[in-house]
Amino acid sequence: MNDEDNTPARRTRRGSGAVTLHDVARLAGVAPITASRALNTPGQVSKALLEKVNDAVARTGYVPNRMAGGLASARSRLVAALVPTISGPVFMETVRSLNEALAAQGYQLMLGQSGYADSREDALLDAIISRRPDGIVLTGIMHSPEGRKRLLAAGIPVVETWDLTPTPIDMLVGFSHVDVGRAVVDFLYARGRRRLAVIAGDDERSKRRQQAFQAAAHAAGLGEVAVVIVPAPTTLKSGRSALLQLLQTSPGLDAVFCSSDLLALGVMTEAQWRGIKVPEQLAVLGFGDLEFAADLQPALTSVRIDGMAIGRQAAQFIVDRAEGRPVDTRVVDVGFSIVPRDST
Amino acid sequence: MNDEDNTPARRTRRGSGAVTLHDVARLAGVAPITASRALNTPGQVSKALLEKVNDAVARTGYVPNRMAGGLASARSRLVAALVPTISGPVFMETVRSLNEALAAQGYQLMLGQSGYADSREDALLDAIISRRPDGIVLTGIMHSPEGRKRLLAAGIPVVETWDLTPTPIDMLVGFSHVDVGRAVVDFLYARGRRRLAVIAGDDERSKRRQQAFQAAAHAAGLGEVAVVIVPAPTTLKSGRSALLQLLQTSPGLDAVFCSSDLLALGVMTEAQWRGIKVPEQLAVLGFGDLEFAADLQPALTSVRIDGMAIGRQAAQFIVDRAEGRPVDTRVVDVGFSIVPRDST
DNA sequence: ATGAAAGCGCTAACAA
DNA sequence: TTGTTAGCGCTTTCAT
Repeated sequence: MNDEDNTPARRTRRGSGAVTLHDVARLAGVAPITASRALNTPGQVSKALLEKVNDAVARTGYVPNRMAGGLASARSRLVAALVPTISGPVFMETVRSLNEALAAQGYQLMLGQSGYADSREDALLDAIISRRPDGIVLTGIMHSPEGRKRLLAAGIPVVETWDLTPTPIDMLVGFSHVDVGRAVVDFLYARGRRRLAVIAGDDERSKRRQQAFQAAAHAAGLGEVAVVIVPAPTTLKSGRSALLQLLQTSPGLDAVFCSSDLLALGVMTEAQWRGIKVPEQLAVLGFGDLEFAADLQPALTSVRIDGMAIGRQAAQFIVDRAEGRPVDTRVVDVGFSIVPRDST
Repeated sequence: MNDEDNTPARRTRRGSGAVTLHDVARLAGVAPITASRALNTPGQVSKALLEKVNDAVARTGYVPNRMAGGLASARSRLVAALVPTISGPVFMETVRSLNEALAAQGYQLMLGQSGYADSREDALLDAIISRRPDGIVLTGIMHSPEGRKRLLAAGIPVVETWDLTPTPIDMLVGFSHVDVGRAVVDFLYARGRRRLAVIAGDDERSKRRQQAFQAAAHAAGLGEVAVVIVPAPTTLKSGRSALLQLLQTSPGLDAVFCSSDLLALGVMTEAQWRGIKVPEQLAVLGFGDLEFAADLQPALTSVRIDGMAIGRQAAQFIVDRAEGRPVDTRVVDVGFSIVPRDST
């Protein structure tokens, strides 16, 4: 019966039971907002106060509730990344460096798997938008008009990656797959290869490289380019069987461009098994330059993409935007390089 | 001045500007809570009302704000996964199936990278706890007392995975690394191998397998087991150089157990390069049974872990707990199997 | 440098 | 079946 207990039928709604900023503030003998400032903008607060609050935090084991903070400030410090498949090695470097760069600046990464096929993508987008992330990183370009519309409507900064397009939704960091296809033809041509083949995953970017490859080979006056399309995600196994298929349909090949290093490893494995000498009889070129490429026997020539740089730049874009820093550029082309090794 | 607007100094605080449940409710001509029910528990509202609300949602493009929902309901529908490294292939299957199982039930996955070394882990834990996830999945066991304390204090359901321990924090789904080490010795012994070696990553679980392997070999009356420890994460390259080292220090080996398939591929690559016949002269056994293992030449014998089952079970544990379903078990041993192939 | 008031967008608790 | 009220835990705005 201490005081003012004439409240009418008190509604109780106990929260999570966790320590709140209120508890910390009470223990420190200050107002909640002051405790908040001590934690978020320590420069604005007197030294003595800072100490009291930090002490109270340590004693209570307080961990802020960022759902509440995000709701109040309209800044979630959450970033979403959409990848075609979580277990594929290709984008993992990007996701890792993205995560590291974000974590270092107090942002948390959410992962969404879109699948190589664009089914169900709308539901995934809604699930992500409903968290109000401060940014969304797409591996690849968003093509579906519905998806673009939803992203635009949500007003969330978007970074498309691993590709270039003249019509990005917002920001873009990638490279030209068409240029890759061309460059690989040049590379092989310069090394005397004339009977070229491609093994490509059936995802959109691989096919773009493959088509550019064919066009460039044609332009160079080379004969028909043999093509095998394999389902994405690509595997060692599909590399093996694709080579088999090529050997049957187009004997006399002297070079194969594979749309992934795993595919290339499959080709090399099958070639070796059949007694086909790499590179003497057959040059093999991969894509992605995964860590193992350099250490294969023979070492695999591969198209190197700096996936870490892509992740870092994407993080930079989003954090800059979230912190309200002015942006000079919205598009970064990280390029690519062909790392020549023994397989060609 | 102008008129009798005696509202006391209206404080304005415009939100994100996005469509809110209020807007939807107003458009549908109902109370906000009713719109909320139409969306979350459609079974509780009349058919006509449901239609009106859905219509309003479609017309406004409303996407719920789950930060607000989570704050109000103390259920974030967010799950955090901690992995030692994002680009490692081993846990990716688990993360993928975890994500798929969670997404199917309306939960979102957050990723955190703990690193194989336990530095900075506390900060990461706080970052995660501050989001108030409905569950935390650890790949591996949480050993640091400080980490255990924080997790316990947070009161968030925890699933430790990929290992067994008599003292789990909460829930557990894994298998015995000690049993793996023993089983591999039995397997090799039964195939007539007597001069055994191990190549192990320097992470805790690999070392546990390696030690059990050594102990079992000793118990079986085999001579000294040659051991090479390589830094985690393991690579093809370290497999190659580890074999080199073994050949120099312990010639006459007839079997190598590698703590990852990538390591095993490195061993096979180096062996082939040096003209050592696998399996005739040297049996090679991997761990993880990654997709490529079966398609190598020779096909790689490997310890198969059902990483997808681990992810699914972890998701099940957490969702059951979040939905308040009774839990019968807290520990699941998914076991393992040795898949015999040509390399042994 | 510190505090009071208000409200972010939603749902639990209590009516009717 | 639908509505009213009161917060969830934090930060913005405004005042001192």
